[in-house]
Amino acid sequence: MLPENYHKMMEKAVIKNLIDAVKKLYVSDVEPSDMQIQSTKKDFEGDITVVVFPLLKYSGKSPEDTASELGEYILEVNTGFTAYNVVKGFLNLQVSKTAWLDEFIRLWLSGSRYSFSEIGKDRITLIEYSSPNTNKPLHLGHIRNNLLGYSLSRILTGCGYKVYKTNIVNDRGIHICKSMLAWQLFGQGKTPSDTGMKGDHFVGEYYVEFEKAYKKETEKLVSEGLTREEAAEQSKLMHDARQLLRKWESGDKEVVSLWEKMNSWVYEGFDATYEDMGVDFDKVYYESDTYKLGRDIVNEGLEKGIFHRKKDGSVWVNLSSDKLDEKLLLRTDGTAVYMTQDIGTAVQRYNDYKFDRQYYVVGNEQNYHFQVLKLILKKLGYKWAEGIHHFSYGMVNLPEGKMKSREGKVVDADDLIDTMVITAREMSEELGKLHDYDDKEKKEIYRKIGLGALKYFILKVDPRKNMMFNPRESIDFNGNTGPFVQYTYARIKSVLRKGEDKGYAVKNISADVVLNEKECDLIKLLRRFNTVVVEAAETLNPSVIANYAYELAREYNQFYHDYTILGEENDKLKDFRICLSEYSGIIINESMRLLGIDMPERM
RNA sequence: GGACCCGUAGCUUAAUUGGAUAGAGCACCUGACUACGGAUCAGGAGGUUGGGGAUUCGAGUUCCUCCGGGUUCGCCA
Repeated sequence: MLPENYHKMMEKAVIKNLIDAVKKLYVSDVEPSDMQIQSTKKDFEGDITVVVFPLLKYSGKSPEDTASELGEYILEVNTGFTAYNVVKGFLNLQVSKTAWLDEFIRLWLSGSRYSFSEIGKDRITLIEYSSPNTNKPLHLGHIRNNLLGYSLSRILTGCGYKVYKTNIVNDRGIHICKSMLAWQLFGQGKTPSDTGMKGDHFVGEYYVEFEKAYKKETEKLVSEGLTREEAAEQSKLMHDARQLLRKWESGDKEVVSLWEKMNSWVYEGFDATYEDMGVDFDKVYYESDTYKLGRDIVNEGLEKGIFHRKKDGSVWVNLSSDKLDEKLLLRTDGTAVYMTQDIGTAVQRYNDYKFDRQYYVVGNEQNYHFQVLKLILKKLGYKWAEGIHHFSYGMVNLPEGKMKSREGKVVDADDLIDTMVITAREMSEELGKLHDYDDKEKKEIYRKIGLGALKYFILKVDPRKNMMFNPRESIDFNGNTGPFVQYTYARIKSVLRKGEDKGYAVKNISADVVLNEKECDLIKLLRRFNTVVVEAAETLNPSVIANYAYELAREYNQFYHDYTILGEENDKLKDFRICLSEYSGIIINESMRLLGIDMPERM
């Protein structure tokens, strides 16, 4: 059973007091919307603040006078408050310090369970994220995608949702045929293990080979006097790639076997990257499995008159009644497009899971696509279409501009992870605090720090916004960073270890300890964890948890700096501070866990 | 051109969803270790929240307009 949140309790009491006060002092009934209670900002004295502006119409007096009269009344009837002050139109009420100690004891007794809310109890939720193409390795954009999807799944799980993580692998289409063709032409039968390359990088290399050869070919044609379009049309390479795609669609044994072989190389590479990143999936869908279902559904819709066929044989949906234009669903030759397979995948998923909600973690460049997808599913009569939602996140830009995969202007995921871990190692070796660890243990710690830095750097910004990824800043481990939070945690662990080593055992928290300002501030912050997690879940925003974790770590460091813990002579106070430290560690760890960041015990 | 999004210190960003004096980090300057971890802490400097107007007790946040940037509108995915 969860304990009552003391602060919520006090807020409720204040509301009740206000209703009575207005009735008694100004003889009127307060409308609920005029009641504005919030926690007091840090720069002001007090704990709970009443915004009195909306109440002026009842009092007919100045903000200051109204606030004072209300404060006077509340202090008289509610013994929970020890003082009040008025700043402009704000009435700040002050809770006694012993109340904060009581609050902490409540938190302490409930442990980290306190954090869990049940707002999503048993609601079946699918989260689709990652969604790679199989022609090239993962890059920085995928990293943001993966981290957001994974963190979201942890946050929602933490709030009681039944979450399934899914991935849709775009394993078929012209892009993989390009890699296949280039491998046939230039590969000389080599395999990733021959070259010592990761499979996804190996296949990606041939995709680049194709693009290079294709560019060379078309430029030659252009120099011979053709226009760009004509050159593209006459390209032998492109023609052969299309030929491969057609053969694949018709089930040509040789082509399908090559396709399977090259994709399997890619999957091996992807799996390694996912493992490095620390993300996973409950179920992986493949476009090659779902596009046919999509095609069948579109054909059904065509028979029912929901879609229409043009003279050239292509199939379209008319969305003009929704203020959008027409959208292609099947090509002239009857083959599927991107939208077709997404329809198939969505239906397949609903059949598999009967979800209440499904989130697609996909970049904001596809806002239009998902708007249309939802409309089409609704037109097809699927009631569950209301439950699908595009989790649209912003692009990752580099200091030199936008990432462009075709121009090779990308930050490779594996390279980036390696760089971060290496930086962590260098910094750690320089500080030299891990002498008594063996190499395996050290390696694990470097990994935690390097990835912690990367994950935090990306997750701390609002997902909806485009973000700037400056490599130089991302490897800074000071200030508002993942390693800062990890350091605070390691520091707490160190204190706790030291206490135990000395044979000191905390008995219990005494109720007659006198708290200082810092301790009260820390408790106030710890208490907020629950609402922060709920906010993150409701707004689908991991960054609020990242910012909270940072704020908490900073607050703890201040406390740690200003007061001694193990050196405290008053045993009751010492016990309290040890518990406060341990609990801070629990909440910091819990916050970072919701972001998918592992914490080192030492670093 | 139509639709949607963004603009906050030199840089990267936050702001309890309309509340108080717009918070932090990096970089810059100054100070704090014989202390439980200095990957830390304290202080300084840095802002007309792109411009203008409207709404009201109150606007970074809502509405209009202009300026600047982005995404998208493919028989690509």
